[in-house]
Amino acid sequence: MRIATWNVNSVGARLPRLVPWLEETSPDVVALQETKTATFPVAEVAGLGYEVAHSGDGRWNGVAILSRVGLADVENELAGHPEPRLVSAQCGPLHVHSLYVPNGRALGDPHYDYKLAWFASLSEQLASRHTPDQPLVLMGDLNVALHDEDVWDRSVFDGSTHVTEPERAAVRRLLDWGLVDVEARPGKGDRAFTYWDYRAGMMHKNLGMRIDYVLATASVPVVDAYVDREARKGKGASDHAPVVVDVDL
DNA sequence: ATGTCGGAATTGTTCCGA
Repeated sequence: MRIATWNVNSVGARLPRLVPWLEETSPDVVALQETKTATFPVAEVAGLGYEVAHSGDGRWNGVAILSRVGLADVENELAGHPEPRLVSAQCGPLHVHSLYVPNGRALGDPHYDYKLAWFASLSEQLASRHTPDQPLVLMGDLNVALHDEDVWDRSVFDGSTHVTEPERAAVRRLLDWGLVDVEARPGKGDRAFTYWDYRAGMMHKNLGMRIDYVLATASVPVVDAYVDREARKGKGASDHAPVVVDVDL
């Protein structure tokens, strides 16, 4: 079974890249983030055999799960947080969450506190509804670089979000509950970045960040994991690359 | 590093968010 996560930065704008990518990569389950629409283009992926669970209300945020191995028990609520940033479903043998964690914007910005509160609510809801002995994955854009090596130059991030101890502790709380950080094979150099800013030739210089994750319980046997850098290249690319994971379920 | 995107309203340019 092949699963993947991809922040597409608008599913409408990304359809000319998403559809061929689905055909070539052939994932069974895909978690998408930043769909940026209220109406997911269901018909365009239904032809490839995918059912869709989508939570989106307009120009910002929006998350989806595409599955061709079944889609049941869809939920999209996170207590106290109305923005569409979480959708979960049972996809065949695997329970799947697609997450788009708030960016945080800047230290001292109310959005940073909102980010930490959102993480806390996620941990609480996860623990209240699931147990770590079930096959379950959290996939998505966590907007946190868990280790200093997950950004191209840690010194650039002094005083910035994504690398602070509270943000990293929020991710470790998820891991401590019973999830493994499925680190992808490096695609270039020795680091598996998943995001490169559109500006300043960051992709070309490989100045990226690892902020998109697949977190899996121990009962999800991982066979392989890679970052699809090709999807980040060329005309009409998202600023994030997909993470693709093969599991033996 | 701040060189680009994407969406929408204040439209054929400006703004916000990332």
